[in-house]
Amino acid sequence: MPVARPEPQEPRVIAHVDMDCFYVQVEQRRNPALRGQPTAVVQYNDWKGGGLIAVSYEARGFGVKRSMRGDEAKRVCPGINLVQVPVARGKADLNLYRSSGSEVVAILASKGKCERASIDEVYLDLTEAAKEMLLQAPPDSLEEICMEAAKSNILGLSSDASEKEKNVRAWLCRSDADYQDKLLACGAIIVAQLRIRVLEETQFTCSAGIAHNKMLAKLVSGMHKPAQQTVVPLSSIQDFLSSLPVKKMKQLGGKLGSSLQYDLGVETIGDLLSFSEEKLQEQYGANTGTWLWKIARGISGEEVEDRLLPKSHGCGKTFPGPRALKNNTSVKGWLDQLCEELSERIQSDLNQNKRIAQTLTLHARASKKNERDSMKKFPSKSCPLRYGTGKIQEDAMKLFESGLHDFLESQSTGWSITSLSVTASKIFDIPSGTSSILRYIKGPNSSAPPAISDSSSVPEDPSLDVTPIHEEQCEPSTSEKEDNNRYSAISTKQCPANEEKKNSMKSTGVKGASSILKFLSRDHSAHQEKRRSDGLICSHQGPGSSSEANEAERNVPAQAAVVDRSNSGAEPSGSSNTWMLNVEDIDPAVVEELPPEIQREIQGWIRPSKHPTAKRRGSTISSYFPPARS
DNA sequence: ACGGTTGAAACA
DNA sequence: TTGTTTCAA
Repeated sequence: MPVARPEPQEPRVIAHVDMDCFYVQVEQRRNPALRGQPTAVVQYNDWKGGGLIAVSYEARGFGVKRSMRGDEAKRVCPGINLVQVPVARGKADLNLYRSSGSEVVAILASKGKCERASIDEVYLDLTEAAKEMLLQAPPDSLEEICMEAAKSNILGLSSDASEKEKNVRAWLCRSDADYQDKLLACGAIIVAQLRIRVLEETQFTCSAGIAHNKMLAKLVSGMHKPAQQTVVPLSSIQDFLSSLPVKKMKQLGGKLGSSLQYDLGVETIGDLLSFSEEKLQEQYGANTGTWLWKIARGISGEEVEDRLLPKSHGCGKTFPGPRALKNNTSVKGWLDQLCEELSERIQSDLNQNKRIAQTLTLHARASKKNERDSMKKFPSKSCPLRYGTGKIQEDAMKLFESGLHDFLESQSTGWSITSLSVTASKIFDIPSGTSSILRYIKGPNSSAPPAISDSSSVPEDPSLDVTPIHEEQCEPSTSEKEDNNRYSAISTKQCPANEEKKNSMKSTGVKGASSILKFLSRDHSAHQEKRRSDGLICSHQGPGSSSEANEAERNVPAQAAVVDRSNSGAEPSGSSNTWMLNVEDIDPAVVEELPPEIQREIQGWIRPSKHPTAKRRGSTISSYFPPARS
């Protein structure tokens, strides 16, 4: 439930930016004929015309609502354009909207701390930018305020029809205002400029709220839509909140809000003021009680997080009614589809953002037939995430079977699955330059050329369990053939082997980066066709950050990865090499023969895994690399 | 036995 | 920690 955060004593300038019926705008940009038309985006349309997930303002004028069916929307608004969400692998594919959202984030992140709150919303902390403006170019000269800023809605400002814009200008440059309101005025101007940039560069309109905290900014961002912004001056807060229905407040739209109404008779946020903090704590616990007490007073200490990317990736699908899945085969089929998409998405995240996900989770909804109606829920299950589509599919199926086992409690006749989803979470940045093994591979000279060359070099071993990953930016999927070509491009020429410890490897034919990675991995003869996309990895770093004392025990990723960024300065984008190795595939016997420094690093990658591990081959260096013939 | 598909977060 | 639950859009 909600938790109160300590309130920063410094006044902040926070904005919440919300795209107007975003999916519709994305489709309108793709097909400009839809502009200005009543339009809605639906996903699927077999059943009752599909479900609406976004509705244009024109269509809203006809009474079309989200949560209507396509058929119903057509009845209410016969002229409506219904655009379908793209379908891939039998499921709705939202990647187009994700990437469109990223375009917006990239622009909005330019003026201060930026938090991606959802696919189409961000929070901005503009405090510094606003202070700067107040010092350098305060908005006290009337005409320099841009048109868009002058169209702001100022909460509590008398909105005399024709005089409105003039009043707003006056408010924005008031010289007798509170310092805090002056900051807000600067924030409003900055946000107006940002919104214009978004429109110019993406063709998307958005609305925004500007206030002293996230809660207030969020509350008003949608107050005047579309394509408008709203400011909450200090003096307007109490009046605004006092009449605000509790359900409008974020976090109070559900059960907690209902409880406030039915148990305490609280209809508006103002009504909350008559309850002491102690009383609220008694009702809802210390955390939620304090939170309620504070929000009633417009206090919210939540910080804007500096995060432009999502914290997890999920793929799911529901199988309603007659479409429910009733046997293992159909579950496997759908799970494979979901895992394919998930794999693609985390691979993109790795290549584009140098991030690696550590946990795979499976969720399902199921009903048991025949059994006396057990309301029991299908348990979610998770395990360390291994890169590679095949591995993810394999693991997801195991998680499903485990969940099903628990769900059925060993006695059952029939079951049916009404929803499936797989999620990749615990995503961490891959740090650069910290890997001793990379230095080892590349030699002491850090400016040495990368150990991976272009496709002109001869494939060393098609079954190699090493995957240098290159992906064009924004290229969501690549064909199998392309992959094969790309992944074979590993050079063995580059490793300067000038240290004594390397001699044993040298003498057994281990010369280059790919060889060392191969060298680390066991079982590289198996699963030839699957291994292609399996990962290699080198280098460590888990969540806890390196300064933690007992970091090796926890906080260690199931997968370690290393990015060789040595050539990323020269290449404009996405060209750095990412190598991955499933940690469980590292052969301990081989590790023993490496220098202690490297051994320590590799130990840091390893953590207990729930996965059944393939049987270890009794292995030595020479069993992998027979002495080079000459 | 459905607005579906995502996502974040707190809690046990 | 994993798994559950709530909330939101």
